Amino acid sequence: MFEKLSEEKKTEILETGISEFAENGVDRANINVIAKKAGISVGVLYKYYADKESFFLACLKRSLDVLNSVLLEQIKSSDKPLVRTEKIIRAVQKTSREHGNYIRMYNEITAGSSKKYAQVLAEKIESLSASVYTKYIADAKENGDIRGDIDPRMFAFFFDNLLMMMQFSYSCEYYRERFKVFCGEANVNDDEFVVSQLAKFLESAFTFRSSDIKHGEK
Amino acid sequence: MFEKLSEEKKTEILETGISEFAENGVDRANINVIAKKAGISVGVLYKYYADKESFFLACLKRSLDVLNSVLLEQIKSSDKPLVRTEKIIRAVQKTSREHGNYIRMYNEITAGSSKKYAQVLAEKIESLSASVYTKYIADAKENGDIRGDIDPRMFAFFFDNLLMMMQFSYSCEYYRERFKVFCGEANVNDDEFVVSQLAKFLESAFTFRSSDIKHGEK
Amino acid sequence: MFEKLSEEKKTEILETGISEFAENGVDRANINVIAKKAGISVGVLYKYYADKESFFLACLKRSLDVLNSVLLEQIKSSDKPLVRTEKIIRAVQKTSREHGNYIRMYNEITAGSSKKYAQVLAEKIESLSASVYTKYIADAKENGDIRGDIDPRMFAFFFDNLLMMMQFSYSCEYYRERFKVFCGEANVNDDEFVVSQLAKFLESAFTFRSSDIKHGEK
Amino acid sequence: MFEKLSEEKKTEILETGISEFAENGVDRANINVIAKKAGISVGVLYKYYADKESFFLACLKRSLDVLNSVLLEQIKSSDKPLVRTEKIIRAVQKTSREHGNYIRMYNEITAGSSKKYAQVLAEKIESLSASVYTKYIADAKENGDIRGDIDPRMFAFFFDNLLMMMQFSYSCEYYRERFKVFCGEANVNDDEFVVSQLAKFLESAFTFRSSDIKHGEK
DNA sequence: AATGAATGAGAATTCATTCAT
DNA sequence: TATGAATGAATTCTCATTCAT
Repeated sequence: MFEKLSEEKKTEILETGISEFAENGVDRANINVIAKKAGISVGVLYKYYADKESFFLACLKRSLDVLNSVLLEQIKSSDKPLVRTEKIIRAVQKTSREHGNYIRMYNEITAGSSKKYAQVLAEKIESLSASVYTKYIADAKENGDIRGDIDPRMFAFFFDNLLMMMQFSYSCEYYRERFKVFCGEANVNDDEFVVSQLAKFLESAFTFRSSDIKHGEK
Repeated sequence: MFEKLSEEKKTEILETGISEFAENGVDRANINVIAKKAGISVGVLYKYYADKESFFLACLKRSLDVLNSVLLEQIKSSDKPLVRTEKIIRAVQKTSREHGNYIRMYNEITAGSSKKYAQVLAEKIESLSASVYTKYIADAKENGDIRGDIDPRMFAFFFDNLLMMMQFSYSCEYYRERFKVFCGEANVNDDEFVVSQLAKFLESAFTFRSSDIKHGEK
Repeated sequence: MFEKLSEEKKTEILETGISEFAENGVDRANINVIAKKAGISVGVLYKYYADKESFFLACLKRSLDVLNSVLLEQIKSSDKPLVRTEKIIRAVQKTSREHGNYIRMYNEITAGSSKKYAQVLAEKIESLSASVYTKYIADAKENGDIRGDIDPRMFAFFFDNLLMMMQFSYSCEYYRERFKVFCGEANVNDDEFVVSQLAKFLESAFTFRSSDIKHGEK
Repeated sequence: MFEKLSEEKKTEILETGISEFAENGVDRANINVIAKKAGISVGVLYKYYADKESFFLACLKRSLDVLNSVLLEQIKSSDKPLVRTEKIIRAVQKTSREHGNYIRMYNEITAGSSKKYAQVLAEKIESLSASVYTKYIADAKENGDIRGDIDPRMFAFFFDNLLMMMQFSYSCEYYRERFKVFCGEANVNDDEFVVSQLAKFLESAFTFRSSDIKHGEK
């Protein structure tokens, strides 16, 4: 009984925290305000979490858990590479819309004030997508689906970089404005256009033909 | 005389601010500490800048001016695309090492607490590279150097996304740790390897052949 | 049934309170922690005691009751003065070891934050030993066992002062360290040495001979 | 210039702190109240002292410095033992009246919440009187002025215990009430009576004659 | 009656900003 | 004009006390 109530309350508190942290950043978010918005007293918040920092980390964890579960859904897919790529991009767009706060939380830890946790968090957060993407690329390389002279880890990194930037570009104020500066507001709002362009970019990146090497350097 | 002294002092103050902001984030950086480290009184700082925020923006401006001047250097180059790409990547690596603070400053504004300025800043900051990269790609497209079925603005965006992520990955704690998780510490430290891999990725992305279209969707 | 259970529980609660108050002082002791350690809910504690203060006073009362019962044991003795003195000193040593917490509780009320109750408490607490010691000394004076030119109440006071300081010196951190500074750790730990020295001091104090008056000032 | 102003301010702040700490104890004293009473802002207080604890220790240090300087005055005296003893007792009475707060501060550290510093403080605070009194007694023992079968350190300890209790009995609420319970209000207020009685007690304690040993045990 | 979750006033501490010198 | 001491609002966190279950 207690557990159930507590669980719901916890979720509500966390969501409020996520919202405030995502909105204002860790330092500007105010614990008293969060408590008030969550409809609880500060005392309760401090019963669950030792201090602001732990509370922030708990909010972050929740955000990443949700984002990861979305990622894991994609992984199940057994589509062809290109189809899967497009699905992933669409999932990124969808997630950004539905879970913007989670992505903004994620963006928060990349800033200077979270330096302290960089290593621990990076390992916790990035390991999954790193291994998943790396494996996909290694497999595709073996199948001959993508060029053979590449390092799967590096290409997985570039791939995730592009996806991560898309997430931020859809969710975080600054990145979104930058997106507009580069692509124009119309394009930013045309999801399918973005999907097709990014799919092309990625497809090309992965499937360079040796016969095309003449276009390369030298 | 005052003006001259002031100019030097201003630079010193800004650099100190940049260092502190980059290290601790906007909110945790302490104006009194910055003044002390810069060897001036807070009074002087508040003579030049209305408040912490304006000072931060001044520091940011300086950071971006330096980063932009580095970018402009690259632009002059008249190398072939691939050569130029590699040069740009090397420049990114060099800049990240030499001007990590500027890049960390840049990263700061992507976080929640700077939301307020997102639009103004994005326009100021991103316009240059957006237009430069877009033009390059448009030109290359016309020359037939890169595939014809792409939107230059979108591809410029993806291109800059990758470069931006590289900058952060070399300069910002979290991104650097993520870089290691994806690629391993050895690769992270092997600059030339990274150059070659990213160059391949980009080269491929841009030079997809129409004969390969069968791999595409539909 | 409730009453019986309650009595035992009460004792346990009080002992837990005494332990915490003695350890941390009234203000730093935490009612919630005490309740938890006593295995009850704070609600129960507040059923018995109106507030922290009353609870502290109840703990204090219990401490003093125990200490007084020890004192009363001594009083029964019909030994000669010096023997009795030595017995009392040994009792002080024993009590300090066995009931350090009670003594530390006693010490607590001498500090500034208990000012409020000073008068009431002093009367409750000190009356017994004051009257007992005063009577002893008055009797001894009449018997000619101790010098005749003294005020029994004053000498009882000095006597109790010395015993009280010994109690604190054996039980309370600061006094114990002071004890070491004055006497050295070896002496502090040599109970019988302390007994003999203090007995000598007291014996002398009480049995000054009129023939020695020449050594006194006028 | 700065130093001078600061020194005065510091003294004022310390005196206010001493007054509040002596009155309410460390934990109940309120830093904001102290600042207000001292006519400064909390900011200034925290410029001088890292936290409440350091501020308390600074107040304590000042108290002890004053008390020690009073003690050192006594030491200079070259009177005969008994005369000196009486002078010391009168000094204790005077100090208690004039510097009650300092003595109450001293009393504060004997309570549970200062446990942490017990050892360091005891060594700093008690060493002086311990060595001074011990030397006096050792000298007097060699001169044959006091009985030969005693340990000078122990007797110095008992002597200081009595003086310390007198200080507290004149300055601290609880001890003062206890003083009254033992001796009656009239005696408590009759300084010369107390002097004469305590002098007698001490004189006796120190000058026990060997011819009286028959009163001793065994 | 008993519980212990919840409350929220209160206290310590920080730091952007001001202003007397 | 420059200084940096002083300000005090704001924020985090604690814990005695209450009260719904």
